[in-house]
Amino acid sequence: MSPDPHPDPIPGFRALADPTRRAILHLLTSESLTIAEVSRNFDMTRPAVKKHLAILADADLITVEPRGRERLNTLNLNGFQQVTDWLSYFDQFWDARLSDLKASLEKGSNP
Amino acid sequence: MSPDPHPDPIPGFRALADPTRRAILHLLTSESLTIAEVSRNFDMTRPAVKKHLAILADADLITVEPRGRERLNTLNLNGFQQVTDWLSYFDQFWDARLSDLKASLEKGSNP
DNA sequence: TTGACGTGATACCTTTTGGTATCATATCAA
DNA sequence: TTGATATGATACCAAAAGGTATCACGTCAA
Repeated sequence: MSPDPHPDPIPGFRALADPTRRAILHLLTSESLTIAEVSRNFDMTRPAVKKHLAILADADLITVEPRGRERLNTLNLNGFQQVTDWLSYFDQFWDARLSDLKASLEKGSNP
Repeated sequence: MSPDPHPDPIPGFRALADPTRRAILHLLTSESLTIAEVSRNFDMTRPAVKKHLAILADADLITVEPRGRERLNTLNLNGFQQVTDWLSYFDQFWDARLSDLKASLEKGSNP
């Protein structure tokens, strides 16, 4: 019984792949919102929004805190760390590219 | 005939959502590779890898340059820009969180 | 206690995604 | 020229993703 032999080690990327979920994260920067409140901002049903929130929570991009009969969804920056860490590996190649550009300019050739 | 009324303005996120594609990008940091060469690094068929490369190219994460009968795939940092730009918006909230933590520590409460 | 409301949880549907198999085409080398 | 090789292009398939409809449950307020 092993239905998921190779889960993505960085679930944040899949969570960020959907424009709706990115919009939700933007929404939650100004304030924490309940599921119903988030839903009012989008042209889709509440269950659909709840699914998006579940994926964001799984990726540690938000936290969900029970609040009476409501559930308050709050931006969680922890999930961003893995994503930015993976991306930061490529920073060195940016530097390399700038060096190449600089060398090209000095050499007089057209980059 | 408008089959795609709302394309994702940041295709890079969807491209990065797949672990195989992220691995391909890592591969291409050391050197440019042909489709066949990239394929040898993964346990899947060449057409499958080619699809991944097409998605990466659409997202401007790689460039493809014909080279005789081969096609040389090269890392393209331009596609990373949109992604990191979107993510950078959240930097300010990271700072805010650090401020909150600092305030909590000074106040003596447990964060 | 009784409703109304916010949410949890299914079941179901359609489209997209990730993958294979297969064949056609172009190019390089002997 | 001939054959091997690198790729293009399709057709096809199973699973996942994104969405809806629906109903049950817990909680708040009158």
